[in-house]
Amino acid sequence: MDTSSNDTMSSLIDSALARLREAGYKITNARRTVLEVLCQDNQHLTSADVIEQVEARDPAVGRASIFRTLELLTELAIIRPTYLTPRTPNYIVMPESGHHAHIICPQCNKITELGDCEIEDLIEQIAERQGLEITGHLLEIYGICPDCSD
Amino acid sequence: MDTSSNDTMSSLIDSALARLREAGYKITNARRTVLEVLCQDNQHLTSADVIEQVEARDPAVGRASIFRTLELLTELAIIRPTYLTPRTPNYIVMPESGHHAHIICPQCNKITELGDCEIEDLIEQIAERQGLEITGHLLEIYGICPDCSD
DNA sequence: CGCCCAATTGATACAAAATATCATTTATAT
DNA sequence: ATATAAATGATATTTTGTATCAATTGGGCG
Repeated sequence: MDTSSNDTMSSLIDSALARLREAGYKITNARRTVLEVLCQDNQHLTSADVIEQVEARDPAVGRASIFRTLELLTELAIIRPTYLTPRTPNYIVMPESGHHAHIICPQCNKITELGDCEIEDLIEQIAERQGLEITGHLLEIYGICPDCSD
Repeated sequence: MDTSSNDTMSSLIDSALARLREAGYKITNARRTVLEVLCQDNQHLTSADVIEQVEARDPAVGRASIFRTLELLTELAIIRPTYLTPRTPNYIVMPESGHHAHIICPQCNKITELGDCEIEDLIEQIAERQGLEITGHLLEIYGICPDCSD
């Protein structure tokens, strides 16, 4: 049995909860449940997805709290909305480093995550040149995947 | 008087209109008006912004057509929704190359556009390694700007 | 140029998504 | 354990986006 992805998931949650607490916010049932849903390996959830899955885990959690939590987590850069589909944000959980990169196939919408990549050095250079203190980045590459290019 | 930004703007519009036509769509008043608004130098407009500004230019253009146009332009990758603010897409016009990069200061939300940058070579490499045909990319760097870091 | 006709539009009605309000509950520091 | 400010869930409401459909229009063709 493969526990590595669960380990990754739980450490992601732990890190996220720690960041929440450090920022002075309480760890509530609603917030923990939303984070549990977001940290599952099926990432890139829309708000509707999150509502549905939170509902399944704990029907007592209200809609409003889910939206409030998404907003708070975004503000703290713990999650980041992305735009795979027009007009419906998909949320991803950002690692503590604040760096994330993925490839999207515009035909089939398949997402390939790019773990740590060489982009980071380049970004450091840009940041230095512009005189800013970087806190993270999001890189989206649009590319027709092998399956779709046949 | 500085006309360069107007030149850039009108060529952006021209290129966008050409891409529309090439894809087999008609150049209509609604579509042209939406593109005019989007191509102004104050980029990163929300749909509400677009509706407001289109309304100001030509009250005859209907809400539904504005949404339809935003959807069509997104589908054709002529514009791209981004998520600078939680849950409200901001639209940017993509150049024909399909490459775009900007820096956002999470404190003041100031956006610094990065013209052509060195990222592109690196992206080509990644694309080749993954065996995909890239059509563009969007890079967002989050960084505290000099004004905010004082 | 002026006709044709599918594509597109605008108006209206409708559905879905997000937000404000507020009395009640809960997490946490002490 | 208790006090208390933060956070919640339920409800009502607003905002945002979509479906429908008769009327209009852009652009190719003669």
